[in-house]
Amino acid sequence: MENITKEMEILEAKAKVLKALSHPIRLCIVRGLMEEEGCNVSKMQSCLEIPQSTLSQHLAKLRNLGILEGERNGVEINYYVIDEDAKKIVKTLF
Amino acid sequence: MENITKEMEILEAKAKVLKALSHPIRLCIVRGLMEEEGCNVSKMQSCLEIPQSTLSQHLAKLRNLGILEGERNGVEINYYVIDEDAKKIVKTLF
DNA sequence: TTACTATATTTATATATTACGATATTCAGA
DNA sequence: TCTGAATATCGTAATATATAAATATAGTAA
Repeated sequence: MENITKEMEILEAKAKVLKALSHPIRLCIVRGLMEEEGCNVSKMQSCLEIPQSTLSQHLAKLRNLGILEGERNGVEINYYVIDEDAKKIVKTLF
Repeated sequence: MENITKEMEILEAKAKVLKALSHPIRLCIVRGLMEEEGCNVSKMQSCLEIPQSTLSQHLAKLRNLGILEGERNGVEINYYVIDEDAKKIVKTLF
């Protein structure tokens, strides 16, 4: 039964997106990026009031899971939400 | 600014629901319960092929987080999805 | 009662996540 | 090339999560 394996893969993929969003800070980041496309890290930091390394690690996780993509602009990096499921979830919740 | 605190509380509450759903087995349980209202545990178990205690613990987590509610029917317990955000998320994803 | 079935809880262990200071990297401008 | 700003990565301690065997509980029926 290949179907069962495939079903499991789908569930795992969806669960991965949910996990990526399942932390208040990351949820806040993604929601923020949907409101203000291409926000940079410093701007996020001033909103979130957490240490820079903590924020950067959350961004790294979102990047590695394919939720966000960063675009360098000089010394700054602008982030965008690229995962469609993540966008849908956030739109649904807020 | 009370609003910032309140915003954080909302983010935490939403993140909690996402976390509840962010495991493939739990996502499968909740999706299954939305298709077949009030499924009982044995039925779920035959689908999921995991040990009984593992399944029961996932159910406990979903119950404790207010995602599900169980209703005893004799020796069986039927589960229902009661959290609206969880329902919306699953509908959105599948 | 006793025995059986369905489900929950406990316990132990392995694994993953989170947080954050310290340090490194990357780029722009002097 | 040196400096400073923006961002990433490393090291590590604290905490949380996942798994499953063993045990407990609740209900039904003989």
